[in-house]
Amino acid sequence: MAQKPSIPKGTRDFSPVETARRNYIFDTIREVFRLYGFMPIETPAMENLSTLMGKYGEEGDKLLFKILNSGDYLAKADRALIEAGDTGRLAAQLCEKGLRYDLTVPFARYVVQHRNDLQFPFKRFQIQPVWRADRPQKGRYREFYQCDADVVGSDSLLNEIELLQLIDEVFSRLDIRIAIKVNNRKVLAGIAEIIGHPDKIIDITVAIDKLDKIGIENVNAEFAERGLTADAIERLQPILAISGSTDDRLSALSTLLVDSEVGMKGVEELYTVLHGTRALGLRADLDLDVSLARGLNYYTGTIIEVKALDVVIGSITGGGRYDNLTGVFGMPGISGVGISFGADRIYDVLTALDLFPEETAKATTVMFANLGHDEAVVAMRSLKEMRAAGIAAEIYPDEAKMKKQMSWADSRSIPYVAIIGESELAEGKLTLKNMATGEQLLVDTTGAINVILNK
RNA sequence: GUGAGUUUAGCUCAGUUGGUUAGAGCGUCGGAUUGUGGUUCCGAAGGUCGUGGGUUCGACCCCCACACCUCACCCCA
Repeated sequence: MAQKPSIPKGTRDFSPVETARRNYIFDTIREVFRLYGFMPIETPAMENLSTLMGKYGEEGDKLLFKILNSGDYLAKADRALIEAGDTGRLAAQLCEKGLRYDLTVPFARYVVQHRNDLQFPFKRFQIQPVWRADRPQKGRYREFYQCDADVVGSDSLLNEIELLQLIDEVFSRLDIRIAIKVNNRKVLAGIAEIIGHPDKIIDITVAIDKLDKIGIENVNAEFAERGLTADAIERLQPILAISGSTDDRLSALSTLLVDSEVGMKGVEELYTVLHGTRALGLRADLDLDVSLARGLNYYTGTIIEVKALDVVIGSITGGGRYDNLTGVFGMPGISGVGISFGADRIYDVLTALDLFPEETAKATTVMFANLGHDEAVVAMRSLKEMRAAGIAAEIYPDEAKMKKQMSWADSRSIPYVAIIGESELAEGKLTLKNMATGEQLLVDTTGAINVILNK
C-alpha cells in the first residue's frame, strides 16, 4: 500500500454514527437555546488577525492558527527578520488572517460592527467549530465545536439566573449529572484588594484555581513564586479555609471582604444569582466555589463552570459576565454574559456513560432487497409510498445475493427488510421481515406501512 | 512551549540472545446454504515491521536522527 493518508493532529473524522450522535447534542442544545429566546448567527472561520491578537493573553496568542497570505508574500517581507529568525514579527508580516479561537471575541466584533442593526439587549447563539494550536490530549482537540449563547447590553442578573437554568435544562435532556460551580470575579478582585495586592488579581486567581488539584501547600508555594508577600499569603488563609453551607460561606466572605467595595458587590451578586436560581428548582448541583477562577481574563462578574459528575474530563461548559469586551473594538459600556457548551467533551461524556439514544445508531427503517430488474421497478413504487408516509427507506442498489443484502442490512441495524421477488410480484405484495424477531409477513405496501408505524 | 511513553495486517496486539518464508484474534472477502442476516464450520486475501541513516555475515529486535500517536504539565472547552 502507498503512504497512508492522514489528517492533522488534534482533528478527527466523524463516521455516520458519530455524526448522528453529535447532531443529537447540537440539536438538543439548539432547541434549548431557542426556548430561551436566543437567535442563531454565524461568523467566518477566519478573522483578521488584528481582531484575535491580544484577546486571549500571551498564551492564547501562541495558540492562534495563522493563515499565510496569498500571493508573493515573501517579497514584501522584511529580509532582516528572516535572517534574525524572528518568527513572531515575520508571522505578523506574512499573515493577516487567523482561524477563530473561540466564538466570544468574533461575536464581540460582530456586535460592534453591526451595532446599528441590533436591538439591545441582543441575545444570540452560535454553534460553530473553533481552532487552537494546542498540543492535543485527553478531551483536548485542535478543532472542536463550541455552542455559545450570550446576552449583550443588559446588566441584569436575571440573565445569569436564566443561563444557569438553561444549563440545567440542557444537561437534564442529555441525562448527564453535573455540578455547576459559580463564583464572581469581583469577589476575587476584593480578595486581591484586601490582602494588599490589587495588581496581582490574575496571579492570585490562577493559583487559587488549582486549589482542588494541588492542595493548599502547593498553592501557597505558587503564591510566593508569583510575587506575593508572606503577609499577603497569611491573610489569604482564612479566605481559602472558608467552609460550610453556601450561605455560611457567603456571610463569611462578606465579613472578610467588608473593607472592599468591589468585593462586597461580588458577594451580593453571588447571593442574588445563587438564591434566584435555586428558588426556581434545579436538577444539577449548584454551588459557590471561591477557588473557581477560569483562565479567560475578560470575565468581570459572575463566573460559571460545569463539570460532569460521573466522568473525569475537563469542564464541559463554562461562561460568565464580561463588562467591557466590546471596549477593545471601540464600543465601551456594553455588558455581556454568556455560556459555552463544549460539544466534543459532552460527546466524550455521553460515550463514556453510554447515554446516546438508540435512534442515533440507526440508518434507514426499511431496506428493500433487490432481486432483479422487474422486482426493483415495483419496489421503487413501494419505496415512494413509504417515504411519503415519512418512513426512511432505501433499496439495495445492486442485484446481489440475498445473503449479502441481508447482512448489509443487519450490519447497519436496519430494523425491517422488504422482499419483493417472483412470488410477491405475482401477488402484488411484499414480504416484510422484522430483523429483530425474524418474523415475516406477506402484506401489501399499505399493510407494511401500518406495521412499521404501529410497531 | 516542557516532560514521559508508544509506533508490527483494516482494528487490537504477540514476536525468544540478532538467525530461513513475521504470527494470532477480530474484521473483510469467498464457500458450506442459487430467496434470508445476527450463531457454526471450511478457505482466502491482506504487512517496503512509522521514515531515513548506522552497526553486523545477517536487524522487527541494537545505536542515532526525524515524524506520528498517546498521556501529563502549562493553558483551556
